[in-house]
Amino acid sequence: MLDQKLVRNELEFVAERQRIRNVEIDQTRLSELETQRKAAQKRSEDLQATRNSRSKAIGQAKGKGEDVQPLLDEVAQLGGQLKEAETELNSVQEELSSIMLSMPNLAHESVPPGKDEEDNIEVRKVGEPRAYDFDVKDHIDLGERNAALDFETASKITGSRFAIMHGEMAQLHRALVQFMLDTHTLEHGYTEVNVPHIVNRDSLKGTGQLPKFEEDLFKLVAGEDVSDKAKQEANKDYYLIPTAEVPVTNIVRDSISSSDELPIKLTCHSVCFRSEAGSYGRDTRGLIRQHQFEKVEMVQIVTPDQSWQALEDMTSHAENILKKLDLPYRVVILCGGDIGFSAAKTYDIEVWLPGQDAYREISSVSNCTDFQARRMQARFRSEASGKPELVHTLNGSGLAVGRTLIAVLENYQQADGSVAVPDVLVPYMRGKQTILTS
RNA sequence: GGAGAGUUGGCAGAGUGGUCGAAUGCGGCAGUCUUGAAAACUGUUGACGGGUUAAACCGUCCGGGGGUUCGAAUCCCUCACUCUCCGCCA
Repeated sequence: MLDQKLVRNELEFVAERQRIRNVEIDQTRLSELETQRKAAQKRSEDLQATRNSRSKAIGQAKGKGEDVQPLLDEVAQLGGQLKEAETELNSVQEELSSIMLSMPNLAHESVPPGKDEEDNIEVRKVGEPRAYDFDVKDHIDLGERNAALDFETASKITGSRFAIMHGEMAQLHRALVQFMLDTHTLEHGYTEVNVPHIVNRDSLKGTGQLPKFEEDLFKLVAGEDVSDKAKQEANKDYYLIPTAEVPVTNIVRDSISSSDELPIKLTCHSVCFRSEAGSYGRDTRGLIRQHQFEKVEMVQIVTPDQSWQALEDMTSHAENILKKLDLPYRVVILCGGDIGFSAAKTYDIEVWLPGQDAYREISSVSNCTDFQARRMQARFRSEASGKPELVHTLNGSGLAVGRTLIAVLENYQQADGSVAVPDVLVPYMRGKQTILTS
């Protein structure tokens, strides 16, 4: 959520900045609502002040044993007026807050304008795609051996966009997870956490998935009645996490850290669940786009002055995994039209996939500045002012495990259809140097 | 699943209808003392919104939502969570 004061006082500036994302702000409606809000709030607060002072007078009069009936008559019609004023205020504030909750973060000055991924700008390219003296296969073909990747059986068990990894494939997948976690904890200074894969509405609201992107999520229906209104008000609705960013970042929701606790650097392996609504027909084959996939996530909670450096650091941490795996990749900065809702700036890392003859996203690293922090009320006590201030939150994949698996398979494939194990993974594979040999 | 007890400021913890945003302690901050530090002592210290050059001032907040009342941390309803005991269970 943006700072209401900023939207109120610098509406033109905010609208201009949102145009970088191709988002149009209804300035007229917003300033209208703001005027109404001010008037309604004033009226309601004045009435409350009257009520408070009158009630206090009644208390005092009673204490002295005086007759309070005249005072009671005086406030007789106050209740109705107050209720009316509050109803009006509530309705204005509800509309305002729904607009505010649906408004994306302000893009950083360095974010280029643009419509979609075509307009993203390459920052650097690292490693050269290998030359192969045989016809390259994609990961689906490579995984056919020993049914190492089995999509048919998965669709029988569940449905489309699920996969079974079998034998060496499952082992390699697990090796990648261990390797990534070890690298982040031992070399990059992160602490490993393990978190719930089911979260409530408040958490999803905190990181920005709700209220706007409900259709991307899997919502759980418990055995009992979930339409219970009281339970919904208690935010008891449960959802499967679309990314570990949600539970991990929400660790600091509604809390005030002391400044020496920052930065908080956490890494987390989790399963992620996405409904992929709206992506029918895209990447329907293979592991690229699944309803369920695994990811190692990095999250940092930092003071505002550190967040832009942290974004660069986190990007390099994700890149380091690819470097160690010796996979060719490039880093792009997302343009305004492609950047996520909560992010002020995002770097995508795209790995080279010989089977697709293309670079494909394998990590996305974002600085969400104070956008999520404001929704979550995640604060730290500033040493300078002694007052609570909003933290900055960042998250990034380090990396998407399934896609990394694809990249290893396709980049390390050999003429006979087997796949060499990258050196750094050999210890995690119990010394095995080649898989899918027959 | 059953029974009971709880949820209060950064933390701990009082407070059962009327100057209670809330005692007290810890922590934090400032000062006294000290070469310096510690200890001791003194003072100060909630968040959010509105308002002001700055203050003053006004409003809201005692787990969430609703209700009773002129007035609610305090009474009622409801939901969530925590703890203890019983049952079940990986």
